[in-house]
Amino acid sequence: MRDEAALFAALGDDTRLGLVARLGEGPSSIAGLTRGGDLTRQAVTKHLYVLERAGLVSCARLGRESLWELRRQRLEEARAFLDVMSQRWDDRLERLRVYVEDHKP
Amino acid sequence: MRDEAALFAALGDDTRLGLVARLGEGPSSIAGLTRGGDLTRQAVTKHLYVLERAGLVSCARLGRESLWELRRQRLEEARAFLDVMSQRWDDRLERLRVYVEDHKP
DNA sequence: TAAATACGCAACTCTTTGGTTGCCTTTTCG
DNA sequence: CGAAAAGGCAACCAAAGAGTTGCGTATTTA
Repeated sequence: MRDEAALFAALGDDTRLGLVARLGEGPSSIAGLTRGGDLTRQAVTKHLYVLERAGLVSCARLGRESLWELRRQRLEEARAFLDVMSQRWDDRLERLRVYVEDHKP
Repeated sequence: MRDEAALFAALGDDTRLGLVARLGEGPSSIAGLTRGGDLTRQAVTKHLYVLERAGLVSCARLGRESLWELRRQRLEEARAFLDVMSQRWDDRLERLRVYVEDHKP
């Protein structure tokens, strides 16, 4: 899977998007992220691993708990990709011209 | 599924991301999108429906072919979401301060 | 030291999903 | 008109994913 797709796939889940949002407030442990929600600790852990594989979060063990934090750089990369796609779509008239050109009889 | 998650989920697939990229160059028919790739027409169709449900593309029937095009607005929404997440993560020191504050003995 | 807390690992279930094949309708064009 | 091109619909399959339970290991803390 290409890099950006993995990134978006990691973000494309309610639970994980919620975790990203919570980690956006600051680092947290697994137990901390589990509290309040209606998920199992293991479910949360799995989602964190998915986010980690996508490069969106990182983990540091601190005593008996592991602190997870968001990696801002990766979010920027996703944003940059959307920028390119969006800009390419910028000039609608130009696109239309090209399209009509290509379909001339 | 919340709106943004569906958006990212739609983008979180190699094939679909490829389709988005190709549609970024301009509108295209299903047969056009199928040509060149190694996918079945039906596979392409299914992916287009996924993108459509996410609001990323729209379709207009033209004669015997259906022209699909990218919806720029939706890309912007995804980008805006990432902006918020990223900005929230902006001040690392402030976050650290809050975290230490919360964990005071 | 013993209980409680935080976490890792593994097996299992159930649903989603990416992809296929087969067949049928509509439109274009020689 | 008749063949070919574009596409819709439905059934089917294999793999991935989300979530759970159960059990074992470290680390605090009373």
